[in-house]
Amino acid sequence: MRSPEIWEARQLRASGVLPARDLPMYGDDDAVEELAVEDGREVLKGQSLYSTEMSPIKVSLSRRARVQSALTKGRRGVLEQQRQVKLDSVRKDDSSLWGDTLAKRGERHLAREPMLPAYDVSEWEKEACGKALKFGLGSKLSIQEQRQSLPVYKLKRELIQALHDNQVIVVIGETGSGKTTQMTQYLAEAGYTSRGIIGCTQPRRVAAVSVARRVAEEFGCRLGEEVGYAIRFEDRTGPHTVIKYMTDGTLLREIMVDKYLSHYSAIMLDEAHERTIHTDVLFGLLKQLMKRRPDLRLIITSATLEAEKFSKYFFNCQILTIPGREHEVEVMYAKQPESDYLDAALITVMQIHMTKPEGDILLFLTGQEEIDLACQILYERMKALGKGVPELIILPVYSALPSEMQSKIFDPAPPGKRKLVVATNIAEASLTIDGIFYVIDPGFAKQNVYNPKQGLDSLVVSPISQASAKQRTGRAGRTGPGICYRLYTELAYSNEMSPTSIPEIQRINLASTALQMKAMGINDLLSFDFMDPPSPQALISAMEQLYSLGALDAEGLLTKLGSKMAEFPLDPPLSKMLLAGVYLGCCDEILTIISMIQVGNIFYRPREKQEQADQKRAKFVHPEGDHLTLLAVYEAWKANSFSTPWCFENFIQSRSLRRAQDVRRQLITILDRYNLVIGSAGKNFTKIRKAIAAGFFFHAAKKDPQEGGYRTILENQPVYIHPSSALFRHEPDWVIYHELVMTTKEYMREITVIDPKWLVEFAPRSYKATDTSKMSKQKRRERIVPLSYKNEEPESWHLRKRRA
DNA sequence: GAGCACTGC
Repeated sequence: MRSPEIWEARQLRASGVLPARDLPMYGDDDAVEELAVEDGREVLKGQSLYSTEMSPIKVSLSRRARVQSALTKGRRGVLEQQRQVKLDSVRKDDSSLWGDTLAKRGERHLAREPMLPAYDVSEWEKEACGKALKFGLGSKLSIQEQRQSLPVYKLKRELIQALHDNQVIVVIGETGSGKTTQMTQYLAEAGYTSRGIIGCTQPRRVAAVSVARRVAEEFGCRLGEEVGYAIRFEDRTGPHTVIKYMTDGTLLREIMVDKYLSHYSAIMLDEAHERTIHTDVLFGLLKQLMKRRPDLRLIITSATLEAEKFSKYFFNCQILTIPGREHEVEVMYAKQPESDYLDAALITVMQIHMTKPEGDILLFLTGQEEIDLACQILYERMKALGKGVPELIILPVYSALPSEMQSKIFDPAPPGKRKLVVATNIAEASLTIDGIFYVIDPGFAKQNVYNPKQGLDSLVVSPISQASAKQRTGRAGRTGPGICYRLYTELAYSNEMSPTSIPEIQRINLASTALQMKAMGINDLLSFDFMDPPSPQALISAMEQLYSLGALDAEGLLTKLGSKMAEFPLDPPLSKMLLAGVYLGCCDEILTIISMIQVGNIFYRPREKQEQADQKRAKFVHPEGDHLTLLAVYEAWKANSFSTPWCFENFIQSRSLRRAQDVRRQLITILDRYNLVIGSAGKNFTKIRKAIAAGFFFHAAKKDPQEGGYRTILENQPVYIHPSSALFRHEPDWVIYHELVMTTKEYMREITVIDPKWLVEFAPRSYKATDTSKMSKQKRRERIVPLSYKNEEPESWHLRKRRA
């Protein structure tokens, strides 16, 4: 974005801090003004700053200096004004994005006509949408002034000095201190870009994108020029990029290709206290790398609690603390435990709104449905109160909402009105909202819990940790003193909530991570220097899974198949299934199935129109299971030219299909890179089912005639067909499932009919057929038993031998 | 006949 700071970027380049390159410059001062005016139009046209019709004219440095001085002295006011104009047009631009969404909603309105399903937009939703548009501009400060007003600015010199003297530093700073946006720029200014680029990781995609966008604006460049970002499906960096924001998963992929990270001069692991599995693996890899690359600089940022631990791990490095901007927050606890936290939360909202003076409210809930419900109830209650009550603008935030909509929560409420943001953890973790005075924390959050023994993921609502409660509380004190209402008792806080949450690496299935590490040449996973090592059992069971898939050999070393599998951003069973698809000549279909499974939520089933939705869905049902049903949906969408209205008609989530298309494309580029053939099975569905079995054989289950339902082959665990499955009520004898979900029972989801002899064919390391010479053909098919290699020689012995 | 989704490559 064009602002006076673009000159700063140019100065940096001129002084050699940034790589020298030809810059578009304009002949005289008038042209500069013209450009700025042009600028406003450019934003509307969506054209690039550097590719206007005006041809670039190179000028000497002294000329630049003159132009700059003219700008800073005389034209500043004009430019500032024009920046406002431009911001206005950006807003308009935003609103057109928003308008897009509204247009789609309009389509939904049309869809109310007979024949087409209606997508209802509730009254409060419309209300929230309409209101958000009218919010005014944010801060009136110039970008430079804003940058200098950030708490981190006071520490600029110290930070640069510390990094000059040390290879690694830990920086403590709360969200909003400016660490994420400023520190990369300080490094650039200090000359680190002369010998490499500066990378900064974020745990979430939205954070990486929005931070990069902000920094590009401050830096005075277009996104993708000096400042860019890289996330899955999107690489907006270019040859001139010197500051690169990315997700931690992206950096992990990069380090697989180049273990020295040779084009980086500095890395900042931001929000490291979140302890994602990617960050944790990066910790270990970077710690090793520091010895080999003495020139590389590493900054770990953290919330207060974990800083000491990080420092200790990284050679007892220096800890710097960014002074907080935070104000005092009064914490109120519930006097007695609340049985219905949602109700309690809503009452609290109304109490604050009716009795407290100004100040926005932030309410944390656990999921989309709960948020929608809460918003609706509040809207009704507000309406019932009628006029004369100050207005409450209700803004729901959850990940399924388009990011443009989510960004509305940053806008300040108009004078005399109050804003209520109802969000899940995403607001806590990746977004910063100014102006919040009141935080309501029932607290709870949904967490994905993995049970390694059963290989079962379950999503449970559980109390949050004390650390995240503190973070939530902090949100109330960003612009002034605030109040945090905790809807649990003080006793519950100290007795029932753990101090910190368990790092991901100790909670989830490690097969994918183990494969990646093996592919990087790390053979001895058990003695890898993890900050918090996962249990040996978890690592061994991950390696056993990889062994049974054929990704590791009996020595625990990576096989050729394994190294190919590691190339794909997929869980090992899925990559195996994909490569089996290549081998069996049905890769085209497998690609589709994998992409559809990955994105989930394909079918739309609103409560009021369940029957209609089910009827539409029945058209796609394939008798051999859910995988082939998903394939049928995608093929039908493709046959209808990937049409969105077609999705609406058929109760299909178009967003999910488009994302599946993205995943599919990405997988194809990887297949192409390795010259793997993408063949089609045509109508030979058996091939497809075989490929699925080749990846998911350990998720095999057999009908249990005594008990009803099924039993898994490997663990003999009772499981059931999920009611949403194409095979519900069909009950074939042998099936494999994609995953188990634990709700009222243990349900298998995404199920396909198989022939049990495929298990032996594709998974000889897991299954064997018993002696069948004396049995009938029918009986023979049934006698497939798990080969319990955990207790048998020689396979288990080799794997276990490595346990030091 | 069940729902419930926080994130990443």
